[in-house]
Amino acid sequence: MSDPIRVRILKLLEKKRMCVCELTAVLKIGQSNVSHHLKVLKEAGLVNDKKDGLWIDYELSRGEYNRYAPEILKTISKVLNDNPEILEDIKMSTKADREEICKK
Amino acid sequence: MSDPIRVRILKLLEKKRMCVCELTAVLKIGQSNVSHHLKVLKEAGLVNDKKDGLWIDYELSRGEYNRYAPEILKTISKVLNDNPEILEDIKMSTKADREEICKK
DNA sequence: TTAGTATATTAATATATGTTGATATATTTG
DNA sequence: CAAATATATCAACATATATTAATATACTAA
Repeated sequence: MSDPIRVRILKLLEKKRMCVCELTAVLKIGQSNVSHHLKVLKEAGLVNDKKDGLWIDYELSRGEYNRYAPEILKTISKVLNDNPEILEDIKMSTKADREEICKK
Repeated sequence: MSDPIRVRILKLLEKKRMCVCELTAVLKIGQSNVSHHLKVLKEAGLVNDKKDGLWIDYELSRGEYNRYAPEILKTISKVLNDNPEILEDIKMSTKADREEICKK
């Protein structure tokens, strides 16, 4: 949570679960970088992953591995909701169609 | 908030306002290190300082400079309350008498 | 004013963290 | 099985951050 990209990821996952290639497209950073931040968030018990065929969806955790996760995520949800960058990310993510984005 | 020492400081300030030399004694780290972390917390709008003669007391902010501070600090207050290191810090801080600690 | 104390600042260094590009591992489809 | 796609991992590098010791500043009291 101490990294801006991780905050952006959490704010996106608030809206819906997303796979790595969707996040890569929305955040406009390298895929390995996205994977790295997702790993950090997963190790912190703030997100879970879930296989869906070739895709791996990430979603907010409900505290299975970190008892403080619900409290922390609730705070995240109350914060930055009028931040331009966050708003832009969310706009992008609602437009973005996984079928189109992912697949070269 | 992404640093363990800063979390320890916030948990201590939850209980009472403290000056730099008290914090230095309780945390058992160098005074310049304490000052540095307090500066980070102050710039983040999570703590305020207040002169008391030669001492400078630090206390939790009430959101004067960061509108999210109350929300964030509320979360901090709900977290780590049974953590051994935090408990030990608080024990030390209640024992510690400023008049004794500070002054060589 | 001088001496002593508390705190902040600085510069040097050490350590941790983020980023990138290349490669490896799965999974699906033909 | 081979080809294509999604994701993870790794190594190299860049950048940021924490730590320490030394020094500067500010306040207090004699």
